[in-house]
Amino acid sequence: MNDSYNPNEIESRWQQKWERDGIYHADIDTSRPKHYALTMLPYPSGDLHIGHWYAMTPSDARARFMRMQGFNVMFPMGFDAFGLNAENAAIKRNIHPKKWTYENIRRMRTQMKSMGAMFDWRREAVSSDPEYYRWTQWYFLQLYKNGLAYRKLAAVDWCPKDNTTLAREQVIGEERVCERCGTPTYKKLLEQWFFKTTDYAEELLDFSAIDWPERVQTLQTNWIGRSEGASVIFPTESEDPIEIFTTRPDTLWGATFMVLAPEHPLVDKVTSPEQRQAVEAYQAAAARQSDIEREAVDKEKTGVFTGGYAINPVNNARIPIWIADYVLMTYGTGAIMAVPAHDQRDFEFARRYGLEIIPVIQPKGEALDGATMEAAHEHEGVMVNSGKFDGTPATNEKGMKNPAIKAVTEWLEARKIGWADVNYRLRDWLISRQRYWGAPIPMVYCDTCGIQPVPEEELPVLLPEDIEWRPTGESPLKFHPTWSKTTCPVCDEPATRETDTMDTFMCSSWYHLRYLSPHYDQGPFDPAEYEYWMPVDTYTGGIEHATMHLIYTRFFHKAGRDMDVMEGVEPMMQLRNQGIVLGEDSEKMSKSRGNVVAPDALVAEYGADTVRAYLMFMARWDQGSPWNSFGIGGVYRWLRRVWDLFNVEDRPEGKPASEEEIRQLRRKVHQTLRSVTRDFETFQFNTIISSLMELLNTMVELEPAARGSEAWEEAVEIYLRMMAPVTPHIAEEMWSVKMGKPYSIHTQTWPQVDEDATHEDTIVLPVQVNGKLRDRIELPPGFSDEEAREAALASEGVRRFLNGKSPRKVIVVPGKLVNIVI
RNA sequence: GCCGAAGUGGCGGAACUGGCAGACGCGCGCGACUCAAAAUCGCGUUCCCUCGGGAGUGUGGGUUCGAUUCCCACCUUCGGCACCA
Repeated sequence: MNDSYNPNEIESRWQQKWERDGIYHADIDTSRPKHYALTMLPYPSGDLHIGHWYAMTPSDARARFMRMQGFNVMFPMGFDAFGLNAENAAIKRNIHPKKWTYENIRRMRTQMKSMGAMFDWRREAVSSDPEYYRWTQWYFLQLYKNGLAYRKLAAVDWCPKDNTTLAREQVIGEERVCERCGTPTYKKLLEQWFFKTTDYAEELLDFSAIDWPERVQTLQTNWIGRSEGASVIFPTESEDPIEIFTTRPDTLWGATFMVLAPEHPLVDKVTSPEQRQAVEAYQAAAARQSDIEREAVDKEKTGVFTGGYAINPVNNARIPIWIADYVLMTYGTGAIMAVPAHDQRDFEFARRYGLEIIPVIQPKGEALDGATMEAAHEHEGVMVNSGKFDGTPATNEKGMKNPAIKAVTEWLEARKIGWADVNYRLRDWLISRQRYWGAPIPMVYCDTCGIQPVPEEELPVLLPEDIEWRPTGESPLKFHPTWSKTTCPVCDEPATRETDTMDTFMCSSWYHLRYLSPHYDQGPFDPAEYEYWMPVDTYTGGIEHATMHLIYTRFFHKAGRDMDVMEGVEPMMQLRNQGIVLGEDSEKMSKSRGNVVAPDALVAEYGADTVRAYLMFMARWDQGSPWNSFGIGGVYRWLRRVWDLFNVEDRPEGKPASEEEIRQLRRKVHQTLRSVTRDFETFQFNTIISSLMELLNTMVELEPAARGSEAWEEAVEIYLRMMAPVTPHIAEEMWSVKMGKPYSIHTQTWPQVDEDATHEDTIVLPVQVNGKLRDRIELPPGFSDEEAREAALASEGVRRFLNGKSPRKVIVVPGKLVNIVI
């Protein structure tokens, strides 16, 4: 019989059977090594996107490979279900965020099941379920009790018309207007909750315990942005001194003015009555800009004099205090000493406003003059105009390795006007959101007892469902008539609930722990499950999460460890990132562009196996690529050729295979097995598919002779096992139905490479003349360098170029090639 | 602007440690099968050319017997920039 490949029938049949038999259930089994394979959970935005398939199906193939390698593999899935989109849908379509979210989850769960992935759905966790966010809130309380959560003023983008906070994506264009109503937005200060991520900055810089891509380590290191220097106190003519951080304390004598961020709390105090109007106008203008605009180096520097003065503590010079938007409140102390001679931004600012420029680091053989210099001198030299430090060499080294910095810092410490310090670009994590669809922050405000945590036994603080969406977009929690009214847990008098909810990054910082025991109610996770499964062995997900999510979750784990809730240095041992699938037009896929590729239609047309294999084949996984709808037919053809080749039973026997042909078949099979195994280990999914295609081509060629032989039987068995992680359905069908092998192929072990079979009979060695390929010579395996040299010189291609003369040099790369220089 | 990554045939991509550039697939061309078409199968396919060869991995330079791979400068595209997740 010769039936044709019908993926839809095969796939739904096997998916049902696998689910019935629970073959992907991951349970504690101490007799086998465990492998926790985790892939980033999706946000339930509506339909499953081809990007989800691109992220998840190769991760699934990798998890299946590990399972065949003998590991007890857990591969869970869930939903990061709180977030802004649900609220946007609520406002736009008048649908409750909860309803919208859970409808999307139901649809996406069904779509995900069509992938044929080995998800253990018993472990599904949904972050917006009360049984989940109860523990998100519990974690908040632990962080609070351990001094890692605190409140302070922070700026948000604010729409005055809608009376609401806006996300960055809701602030549109250079005019920075509200996406809903077009009103110009501005930065507004609100009292908000923070986690002290900076307490862990130093430890987060240490990647020695984990196998994460160099690229992610670099991104995180730069994001944390450690710099060494000194903090210095500048007295002012008003009461309060100004604290600054500088990486160049050796240039203190050149500080000719100070600059505060426009929103710095001291601005008000130092501003003179004459300057007040100008200062306030500038503050308002700065509040209209984003930090990215303000940081831009090529932007023209602007600022306003406050009318106030500070005293340079090293030489008692009276220096003016300015405000300027290039100083950010979120970096350092929000104030700088300006040394125009040695900092380019300060230099440009000083030139523009006619401020004094005093060189204090003199480069070798050059005399800088503040009046005529054209750019700041930011490099090495010798200290000048710096009192007793004149003549101290300043090198290009950073921190205390620089003798000038070291000498000055020690002197500052002795005089108690400054101290050696380390500053980080990393900021504390702002977790307050003025939104409805998130986990409520479990805190209570009492007029008598102040800020009080909700007692743990009262968790979860449930979101009210009877909410009203005002057309303006104000947070429904704040305006709910009764929800925020409660009693103080200490004095039992009337009190008010915190109406802000938590950043959804908080939910996704510990979801890998909720998968361990999603319904456990004695804690965030069952300790026995933690003991067996943690840490995560392989974490896969998008490179776009390199800095935020992947720093938050590391912070969360380390903080949990210090609270004795979790164990170990890191939560995820190995990280691998996939790139992004763009639309066919090379633009980011989005509904508004109309370039979204729907996997459902592709699955209906080609089957899940083809879609899975094509996504692995079409690009380097870590690179991503624009979607290309033309190539998928080639992968479908591959699977059909496999089907036809392995499935034909009544093909006439040809002449029996020669020994040479058998050797050739086994060589190709085991060479392929070697490279496919290596590629699975290193996440090179695209070459797994092309290797399998190549092997198929060889097998098609040898089939008429080899069919019926032991080697052919071996080839087919190995082939199907190599395919199983990539295309689980067709592999199962061929294995347990067509070949009658024991169900299931997915519980089989990975085949072993027969190294002897991989050896070549003869070696073809390229021969170059002056680095250009001129000939190829054939040599027996194990040939010596001398043999290679002789054979190369004797070859036709070389003799033509040599013309009887002797070569200048002969380079023999053992086993690789011969290059003759003439 | 800052941080990070990537640029290879008509297209997606391959090339393991500095050693045969273009594996595998798409597309295209020719042929077989067919009344015909589709499907399938076979052969060919980097460009130029005087058929001996020459050029060629974003651009320009450098190191080397030899560079897609290492170094310097530049250009373009993509990801992130802290309230999208």
